[in-house]
Amino acid sequence: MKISEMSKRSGCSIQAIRYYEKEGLITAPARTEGNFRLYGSEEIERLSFINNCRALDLSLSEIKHLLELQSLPSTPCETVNVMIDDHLNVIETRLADLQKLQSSLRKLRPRCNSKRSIDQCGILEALSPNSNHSVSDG
Amino acid sequence: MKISEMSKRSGCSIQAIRYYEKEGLITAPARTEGNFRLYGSEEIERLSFINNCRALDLSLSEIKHLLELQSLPSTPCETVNVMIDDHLNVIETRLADLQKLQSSLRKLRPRCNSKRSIDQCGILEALSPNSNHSVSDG
DNA sequence: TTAAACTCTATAGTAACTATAGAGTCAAGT
DNA sequence: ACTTGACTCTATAGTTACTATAGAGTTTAA
Ligand SMILES: [Zn+2]
Ligand SMILES: [Zn+2]
Ligand SMILES: [Zn+2]
Ligand SMILES: [Zn+2]
Repeated sequence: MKISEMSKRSGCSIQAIRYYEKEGLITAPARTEGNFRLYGSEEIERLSFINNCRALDLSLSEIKHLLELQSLPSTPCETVNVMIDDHLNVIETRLADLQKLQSSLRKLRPRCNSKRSIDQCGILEALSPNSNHSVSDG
Repeated sequence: MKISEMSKRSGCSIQAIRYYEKEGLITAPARTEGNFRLYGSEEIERLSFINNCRALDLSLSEIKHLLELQSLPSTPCETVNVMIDDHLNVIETRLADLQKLQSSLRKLRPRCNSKRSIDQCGILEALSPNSNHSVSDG
């Protein structure tokens, strides 16, 4: 199978597949005489695995680590579990930050209605320093 | 005042200030004989404004637009209000995506406890294709 | 006068790709 | 045999908003 079929079957874009190869997440496949990449059906699994991990926003370096672990089947898997815990923490921190942002924006928005001029815009006023309606205020 | 004091007063890093100048968000200031940037106290306002906008995660291009509008004081401000609405929508979309991620990760995590080997890791199994415990399931 | 602290420009790096250019390959139809 | 279209190749630039660094010059204080 050539790269475009592999792309469809694994869910990874063609460029992503080539990129993963360059980054060492998958090994370079055989080539046709014309230098086209040629994959066997085994490789679908690995690329699909990568794709699943990306869907959880695991970084390529984390995924690489997981792939390395998979080649050591009898190792204890605690590293994996810890990685997911850590990753979840990162996501939750990001989530908390975004929620603060959302809250700030929701407070900011009603400072202005649609019928003012720029120099009377309550939003711009709140964004300006020396304002007692600061963005970061409770 | 030289750049490091401006940095402290505005909350922008020195590199960020130079970057904003290069990107045209602030105009190039006067220079000393020795070629050091020299700012007056007026410029604090503009940089603080930029900093406040960045705290809301507005992009530099959005901020640039806001700064341009500020030089047209009698224009209607609806553009500003719409920008905040749009930006809030972007943030809320991102938030919803992150919440899905969080939920997936929270479901994934308890598939494995600490005492298994890699080839029996419930997390790795769920991340693998052909698994009936897929990451994207319910 | 020399050392510390500051500033300058220019450049590389960040993450994970996407998009593009320019060239070659392959299969089908005429 | 020839051409067309679809596919693939490599290499490179672009994305965002900076941070970090190198190597050089400036300023200030001891
Ligand atoms: Zn992570
Ligand atoms: Zn307004
Ligand atoms: Zn925005
Ligand atoms: Zn496990």
